[in-house]
Amino acid sequence: MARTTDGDGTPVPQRLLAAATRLFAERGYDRTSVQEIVEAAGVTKGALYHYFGSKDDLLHEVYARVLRVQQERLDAFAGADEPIEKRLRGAAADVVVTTIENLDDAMIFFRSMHHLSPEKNKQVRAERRRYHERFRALVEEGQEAGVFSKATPADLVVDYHFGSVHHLSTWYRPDGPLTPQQVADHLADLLLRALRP
Amino acid sequence: MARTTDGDGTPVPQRLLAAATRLFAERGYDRTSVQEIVEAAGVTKGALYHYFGSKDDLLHEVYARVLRVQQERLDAFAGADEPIEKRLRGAAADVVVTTIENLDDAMIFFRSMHHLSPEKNKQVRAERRRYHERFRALVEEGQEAGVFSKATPADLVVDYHFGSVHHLSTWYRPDGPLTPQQVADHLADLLLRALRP
DNA sequence: AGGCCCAGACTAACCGGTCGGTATGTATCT
DNA sequence: AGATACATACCGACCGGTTAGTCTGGGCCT
Repeated sequence: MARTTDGDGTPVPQRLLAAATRLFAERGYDRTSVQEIVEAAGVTKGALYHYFGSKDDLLHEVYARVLRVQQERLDAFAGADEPIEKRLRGAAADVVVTTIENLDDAMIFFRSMHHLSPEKNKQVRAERRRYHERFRALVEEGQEAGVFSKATPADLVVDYHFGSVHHLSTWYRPDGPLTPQQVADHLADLLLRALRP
Repeated sequence: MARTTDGDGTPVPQRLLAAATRLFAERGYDRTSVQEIVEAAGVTKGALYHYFGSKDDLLHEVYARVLRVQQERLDAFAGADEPIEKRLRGAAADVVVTTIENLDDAMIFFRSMHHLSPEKNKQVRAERRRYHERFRALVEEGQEAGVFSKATPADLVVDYHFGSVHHLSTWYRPDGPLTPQQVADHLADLLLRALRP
C-alpha cells in the first residue's frame, strides 16, 4: 500500500480537506480543533502540517475551490450562444443547484469569511467581486437590450439574487419537499419575473 | 454617582450588551473574549457574571432583542388597515431599513446561530419560524385574493426576500451611494414586481 | 447592618503549532 | 544487482499562550 492513500484510496490532503469542510460547516471554524480534523481524516497533526501551512490555509482552500467552480460554471452559461434571458436564467438556476449540492461549502463561505487572515480575506473578496461583476454584466446587457426593466440598479438585482442563494444554507433541507432543481427553477423564475419590463 | 451607571449614564447591563454586540459583529463570537467585552464596557468580569449567566447568555440576549423588535414591527404593518399590496410592501421595506440601521445585529444573527447552546438555538429557531409564518401569511393572502401570482410557493417567496435581507450585512456600507430607505424601496419593489400576476 | 454590586486574582482545560525522529520510496553509481 | 544517498510522508509528544468561568473580599446604599 502506498503511504499517501493509507486506509482508503483517497490521498491524505484530500481526506483532510474533506474532513475539514464537513467539520467547519457542522461546528464552525473556531469550534473545530485541528485535532478533530486529523482524527476524522485518520491521520495526525504531522500529516496536516506537512501539506498545509496552517489551519487558516485549510479554510482558504475551501474558498478557493468554491470560487473556482462557480466562476467556471458562470463563464460557461454567460458565454453560451443564447438570448440574454436564457443565459441569465441558466446561470441563476445553476448557481442554486450547485450551492444546494454543496451546502457545506455555502455554509462555510458566508459564515467564516472573517476567520481568514486579512490578506487571504482580501484575495477572496477580490475574486468574489469579479464573479459578482460578471453576473451583473448579464443583467446590464439585458437592461440595455430592453429585455429587462431598468427600474432597479443591476448591482442591487445581483445582490438580491445572491442573497437568496446565500440564504439556502439556512433553510434548505435535502429531505424537504423540493428537489434542488425545483428550488432553482423557482428562484430563477422570481428573478426573471422581477426583471420583466 | 450611582454604581450602576458608573462612567456614563447608561446602566451596566446595557453597556455590556452594547459592547458585546459591537464586538461580536466585528470579530465574531469565538474571537471575542469575555475580557475584551468587559474592558469595552468599562467594568470587570465580576460585573458581567453578576448580570449574565454566561457568555452564551449575552449572545442569546442579542437574538431576543432582534426577534422582539422585528416581530413587533411586522405585526404593526401586517395589521394595518390597508390593501394587501401596501401592507406587504410596507413590511418588506421596513425590515430592510431596520436591518440596515442595526447591521451589527444582522451580522450576528445569521453568523452566530450555531454558537448558541442547543436549547437556546431551538428557542430562537421557533421564534424565527413564527416570524416567517406571519410574513408568509401576507403573501398567501395576496395570492388568494388574486393580487399576487401563485407561480411560486409562498414559503419560497418569503425565503427569497429574507435572503436578500440576510445578505445586506455582507454588502451594504453606510458610506455607499444608497440610503437605507432607497435600498428598502428597491428591494420591496423587486419583491412586488416578482409577485405581479 | 445587611444586601446588592462589583473588583480582580486564580484555575483548569484546551488549542494551534513545532520539532525530533522514523519509515518508505526513488535516483545514482558501481 | 546491490549499495549508498537523499527526499518524501508521516508520527506523537510537547510548549507557550489563551479562555471561560469561579471565588473571595470589599465598598456603597438603604
